[in-house]
Amino acid sequence: MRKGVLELCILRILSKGEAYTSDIVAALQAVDLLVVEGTIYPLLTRMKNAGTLTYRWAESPSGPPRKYYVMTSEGESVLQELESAWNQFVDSVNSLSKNHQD
Amino acid sequence: MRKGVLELCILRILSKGEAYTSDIVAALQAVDLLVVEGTIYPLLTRMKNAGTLTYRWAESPSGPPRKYYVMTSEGESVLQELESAWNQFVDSVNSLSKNHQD
DNA sequence: AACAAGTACTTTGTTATGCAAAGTACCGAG
DNA sequence: CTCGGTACTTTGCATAACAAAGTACTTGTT
Repeated sequence: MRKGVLELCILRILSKGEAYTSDIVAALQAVDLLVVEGTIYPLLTRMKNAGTLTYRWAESPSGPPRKYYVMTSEGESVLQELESAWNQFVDSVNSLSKNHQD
Repeated sequence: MRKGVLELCILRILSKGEAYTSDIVAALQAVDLLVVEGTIYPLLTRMKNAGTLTYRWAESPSGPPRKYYVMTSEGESVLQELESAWNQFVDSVNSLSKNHQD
């Protein structure tokens, strides 16, 4: 039943353009989806290993360099799959609403 | 980010009337939310211990007696909370859709 | 030059959820 | 009385998300 919702969120964010971790966390927080570093860093690494996304190093105005993540073309098809899985899941749950049948 | 979606599903099903485990599993399967016994029995027990629901024993037409689960009044307020948490969660994820802002 | 502070990435351990699978128990049929 | 089916229970496992500590780079201060 597990569905990669967080993964979907990240891909949706990256579909608007590259971003580094703090950008992603900020975008999630902006819609009240609070996620902490300990969750997102390992997930980004997993997604990179899966070929869903890649990254480039970029200098920071102050501080250590950042990893800017970009979706790969493979990531785009993963995004499509997650989109439809998500929509179907939401429909399923909502179809259980009271007096939907009966 | 954890959300008790399965718990919400069960409460939605029970809000239509009492049911025993096989009824619940069947209702979930009917909307393509496949759940197995090993998942649902422990969850029902947890919910009973939490006071969200209770059960009564009832004879079976054939086989051992069944536990028919019923929502408690406490369960109804839990249902309300899960409903709004679910709706808010869906809205949050969907508000990340491409060109929603930007 | 050394050190403190801030930012960014990494790693490790814990908890909870859902799954798989084996186990226990009750009932009716032969 | 034992076999098959139904129902409930228990145990162990995999994984996701979280918490928290750790490493490292860069800038500013002394």
